[in-house]
Amino acid sequence: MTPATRRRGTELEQAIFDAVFEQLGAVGYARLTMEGVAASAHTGKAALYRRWASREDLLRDALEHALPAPAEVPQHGNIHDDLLELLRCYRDVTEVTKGAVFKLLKIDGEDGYVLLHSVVRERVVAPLRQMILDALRRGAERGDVRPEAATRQVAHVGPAMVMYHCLTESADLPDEMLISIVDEILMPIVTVSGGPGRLSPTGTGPGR
Amino acid sequence: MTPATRRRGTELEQAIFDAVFEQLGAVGYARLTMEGVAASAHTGKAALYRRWASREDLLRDALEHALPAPAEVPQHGNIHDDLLELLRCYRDVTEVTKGAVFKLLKIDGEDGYVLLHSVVRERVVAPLRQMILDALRRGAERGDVRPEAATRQVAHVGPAMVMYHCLTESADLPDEMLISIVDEILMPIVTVSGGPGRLSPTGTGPGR
DNA sequence: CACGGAGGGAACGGTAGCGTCTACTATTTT
DNA sequence: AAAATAGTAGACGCTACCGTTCCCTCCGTG
Repeated sequence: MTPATRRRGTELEQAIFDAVFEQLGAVGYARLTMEGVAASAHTGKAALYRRWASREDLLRDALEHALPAPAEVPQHGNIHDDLLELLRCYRDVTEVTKGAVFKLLKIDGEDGYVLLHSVVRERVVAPLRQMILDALRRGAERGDVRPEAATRQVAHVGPAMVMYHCLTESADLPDEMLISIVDEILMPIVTVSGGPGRLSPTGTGPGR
Repeated sequence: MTPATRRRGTELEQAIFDAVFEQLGAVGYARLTMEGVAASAHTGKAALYRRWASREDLLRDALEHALPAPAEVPQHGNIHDDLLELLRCYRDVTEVTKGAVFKLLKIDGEDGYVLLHSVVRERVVAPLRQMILDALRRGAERGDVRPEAATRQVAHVGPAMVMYHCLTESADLPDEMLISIVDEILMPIVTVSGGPGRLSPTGTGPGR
């Protein structure tokens, strides 16, 4: 029995989606072409155009396909570990999409991004913010998070730091970086009292 | 005496640089072309190619020209106002370059991107970080900043929040947003004294 | 004044990529 | 088995843009 020589249906689509991210990594969004994706996927343009009317349609589907299902809010019972796990989820998303999460966020004038921008906002930015906010609120009820820190603005800090690091320093996000963000930045903001063994300030304890 | 009908030398270059940012705002980096810039500047392509070998060369010069000289570290005598002024400087830079600072940080791939990326890092990201770090260190000496907060990581928080806001919410950066970032995020991290009114800017700056 | 350099405008040949089409054929469906 | 679907490969006409060249003429300088 000879094995099939052609990929069909979802198998071919998976190869095409893989090629999208390979090309995003290799040439960036600005120079991503249908021809390049087709070549990387070892298929013809007609197979792409049979499914997608445009580059942006293809990108949107590739992105939707690559993004994981929404995660559950962690239940570690302490805010430090909850926040760390959420930032790890975020890191994983940026890695699986070859940094597309950041690069497809719209800047004025980049009209082609509109559709993609909203995908990233709805599937990445908003769910992550909501999960962080939920973790903060639960921490506030537990008593290890200051109630005033359970805000939308504070929920942005971790993701903002991750993005800034990736765009200005290195796409590499080792665990030590995530831990540093949680310890040095997030914990001083959110904790009622600094705990022992943490870098959070001890001088912010009771007495306020 | 009839006025000159042609722009020459630096006058023409200024018009070309203006056109670069106009086009960056209108069509984005991906679709920025020499023809588009020339048309926007109401000049011929030959005038561009006489000065710049490529689109990236032109962009680099336009950026270098638009970026302000490095500012001085503020001397307000309190960290709150120092940080606020530095974030305002950052906001001004993003505005004067029509968001180019962020757009160019997103570029990926080979060729000229490395050069543009490094211009933004060397002329915007690194100086701003240094100034924030200097302000934090001076605050630590003064006593209104806790010494453990005078770190590179903490110096990134403000700019990171500004960028995240621009990329995920709105390119508009009203003063209230900058104040909120300083009050709700930066002050809890950097201040030695907490207090029940920590999130309100009580007593942190004269004339507030 | 004359001269040279440069600005403005247009034309040019070339190319990458687009979107479409065709022919062949592998594979699934009937 | 035959028929239908879709994958593969290549060709095609078109467009935008590139980078260069040319011509005319403005403008600064000697």
